[in-house]
Amino acid sequence: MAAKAQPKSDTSLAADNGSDRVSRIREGVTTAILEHRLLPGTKLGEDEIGEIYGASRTLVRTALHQLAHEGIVSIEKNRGAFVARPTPADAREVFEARRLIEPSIVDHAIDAVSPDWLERLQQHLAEEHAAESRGDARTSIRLSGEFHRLVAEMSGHSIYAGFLKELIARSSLIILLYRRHDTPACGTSHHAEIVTAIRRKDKSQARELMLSHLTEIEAELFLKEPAADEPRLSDVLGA
Amino acid sequence: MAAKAQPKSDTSLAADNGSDRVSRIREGVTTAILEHRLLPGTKLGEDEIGEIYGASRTLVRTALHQLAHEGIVSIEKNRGAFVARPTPADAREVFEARRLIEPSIVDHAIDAVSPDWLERLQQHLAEEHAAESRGDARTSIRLSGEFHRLVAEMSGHSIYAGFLKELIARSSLIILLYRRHDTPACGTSHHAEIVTAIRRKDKSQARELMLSHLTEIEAELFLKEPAADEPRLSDVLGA
DNA sequence: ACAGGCGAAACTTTATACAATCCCTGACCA
DNA sequence: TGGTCAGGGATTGTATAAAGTTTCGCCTGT
Repeated sequence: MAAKAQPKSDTSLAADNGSDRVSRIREGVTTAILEHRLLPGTKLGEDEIGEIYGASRTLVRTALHQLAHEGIVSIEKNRGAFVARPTPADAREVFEARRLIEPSIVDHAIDAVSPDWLERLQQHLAEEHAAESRGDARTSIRLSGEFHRLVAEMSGHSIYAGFLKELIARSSLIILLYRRHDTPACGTSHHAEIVTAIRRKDKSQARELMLSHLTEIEAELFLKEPAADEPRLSDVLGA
Repeated sequence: MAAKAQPKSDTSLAADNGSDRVSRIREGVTTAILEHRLLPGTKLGEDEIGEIYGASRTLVRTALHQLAHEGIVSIEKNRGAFVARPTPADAREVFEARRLIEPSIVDHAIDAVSPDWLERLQQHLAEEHAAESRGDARTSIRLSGEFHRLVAEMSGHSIYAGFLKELIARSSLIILLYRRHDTPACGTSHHAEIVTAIRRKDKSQARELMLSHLTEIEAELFLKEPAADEPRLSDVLGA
């Protein structure tokens, strides 16, 4: 017996279980990209990553394919995997999609609001503020995207959440490539205002704030041509 | 120099090249699902499929993982892959997402309209009509979904197109599981009306028609509990 | 007769070995 | 001096083999 009631994702999506090794690889690489430690164009060799995480190429390959499907890794046949380099056209599409989806997500989040979730949001704002205060740009940029992911999760709409996860990861690359100044990643104050609107259950204002927030981020971009870089891999991945 | 201008999907997504074998497997299974030849819950054994397509399990596995990411195949650890069985909750999410995204897609499609595209749309309508006339339900249901995919492709918005591809595949499963009567898959006349609005470049009407079309499809569903089935595999896949 | 546990078979998962492809280097030729 | 072509090295793509897990059937004991 010992019936092990496992959570189980009956739906479909291969869930993000941190349990297995391929998920660890995927999340390690994803985090590195989200924190701007892995730059667009960086070669992601199978052997190299496999050695870092102590996994065979089979598992690394699986992880890289999943990341390719999410749009943050580009796989070229017989050449290997690279951190994706979104074009300006991609950038516009990503932000248009976010402007379309995120207001709806906020709507759902407000419907699903609970003391527990408000607590988590509040805590997240604190973390963001802390990271920014101590000048930790890496963590700051990551948490900034994670805020949006958190709201999506809160909405309980798993499809929107899945789509947005892709869009956020790509946004991170886009911001890295095309941001004009070193303006703070995402205005933290905006996030706080959005949380306030959620707490008040003011849907129309929350939508409006989210929309203007995204518009402002996009406005800070200069969508022309990118620049190249090439960092070392084992330095940047803290396996 | 000798610059070889290759088409190249610089973006990211592993393109749908029908060239390699894993794509053939993926599309074969996808088509079978779209034509309702593979029913929800059907076991997709690696050996079985591999033998059908003359490929090793490695390639089958890759294809199945991709399909899992698209949400039409469910992979259970140490148990294998099955055709996904969307829940009523999933169904509502899918159609909500479609109601959100497709009107925007139609907008873009109208911006990108050209004689060439109008020709393709018209030809598609003819095919749909032909299939329905000769009572070919399988082809009919597939073409019905393909219409939406065609409009998405026409829009030139690759992100929307990618999202919608997933949503359409899932919709097919949902319709199979939850449709009330044997009403025609998607009213063909609706599609024709939408094309007319596109031809006239009437955005607001095109959006409205698309929205009501989707609403009507969803209204024909009975979102309660599913039924089981179990077909044979090699009969249904015409590799 | 029924419940429980042991065991074998089938499947997925992971690892390793082989084959194909591409890129880079270096030499040769115009 | 610049360009082209061939060879070597490296890396990915594919297949096969070993390992681990689950499931199902059967047998035994009560």
